[in-house]
Amino acid sequence: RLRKWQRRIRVSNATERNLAFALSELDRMASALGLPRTVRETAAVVYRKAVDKNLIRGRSIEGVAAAALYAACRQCSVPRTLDEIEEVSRVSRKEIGRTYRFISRELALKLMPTSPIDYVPRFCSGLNLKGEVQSKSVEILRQASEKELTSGRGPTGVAAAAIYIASILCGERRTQREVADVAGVTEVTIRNRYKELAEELDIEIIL
Amino acid sequence: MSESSIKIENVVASTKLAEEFDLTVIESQFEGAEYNKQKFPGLVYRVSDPKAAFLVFTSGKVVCTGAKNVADVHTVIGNMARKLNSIGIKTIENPQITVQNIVASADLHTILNLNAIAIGLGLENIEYEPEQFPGLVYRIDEPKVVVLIFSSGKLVVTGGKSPEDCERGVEVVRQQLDNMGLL
DNA sequence: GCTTTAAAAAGTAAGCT
DNA sequence: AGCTTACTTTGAAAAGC
Repeated sequence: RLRKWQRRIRVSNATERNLAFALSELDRMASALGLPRTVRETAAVVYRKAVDKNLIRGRSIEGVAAAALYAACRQCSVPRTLDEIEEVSRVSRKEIGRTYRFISRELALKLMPTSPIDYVPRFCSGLNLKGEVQSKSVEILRQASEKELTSGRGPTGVAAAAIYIASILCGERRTQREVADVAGVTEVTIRNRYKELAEELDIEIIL
Repeated sequence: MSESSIKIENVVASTKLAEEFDLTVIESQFEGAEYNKQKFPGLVYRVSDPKAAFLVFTSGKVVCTGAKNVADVHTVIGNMARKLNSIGIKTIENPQITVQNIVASADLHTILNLNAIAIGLGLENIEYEPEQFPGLVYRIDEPKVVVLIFSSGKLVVTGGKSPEDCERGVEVVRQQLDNMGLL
């Protein structure tokens, strides 16, 4: 009856209002992170799928939006760390990680863990390092992976160490502090990783 | 066959020692007992002969954690009951003790490729986020345990109710990795 | 979901000398 | 650059918010 229709309209309004809010949140966060349109669109698709599967129940729109963006960055091979997503969202890293695990499982995203290689372009441009250094970094990371030097280590730390080494080998040296700052890790981590890489891959670093 | 040994690191058990407890009295009589009702409803008490920690509740129920084996759990709970008796608190005679969880460690003695294992076991069956934690999380249905797999080959098994659950969990992992040629 | 307990694994982090 | 302490993850129970 008329009442039923009013209710549907009300629900519909609320649903549309929530979706609009979620999409604006995705846009706001994506802009803050300087992400390309394709990633925002991917995140929107993930969010809509989550809505269609009623995965929002018991969860905040902000949390699901942040998790969707985190997932989208990984799907597009331009990963952001949970810390970076947390900085532009108003949800805790713990909540984002928990929601990501949930939607990742429910939507069967089947994402491989983030590869250190995917961080190379962004970190290198942040350090004004050219393509040659990027190529060298990727080469080092491929060897590192083959020699089992990346399992269990933080992808950003390994990527940072490879870039640090590559910058020196290419005569474009960046300090551990500079690399650490763009990668969001400590100098200690870069030191630990680069010593291991240099030793196991027989790379001589002349400082 | 000695390489399949696991080391039990922690045993958690629960029991009921009385119908009710006045935690304020216990706190004043037991050296080192901590009790802040607003912080946590249970009284915390640590013992050292076999090392363990107790959480004592007003309902008379008790949680014992930190013991290194199942036998120690019974020993420390028995000691706890005698300690309570010594300050004039009556306790239930043969309390039913339930082991709720056992944490154990093991070693496969091989460096592991966690990415390969993630694919081999199936991305939908595992959780592996090296950005967050270095171990790969693998949940097994039978026995119902959770195994943390590290690139060093070391394992942590938890969630089991008996040492056998933990041992079987390790064997399941060893066999699956072996079948996939990842050992 | 949180609070509190204990313990291992390995990586990363922070504070201090 | 070390060393120490501490936090990340997993599991379970307890009583109450």
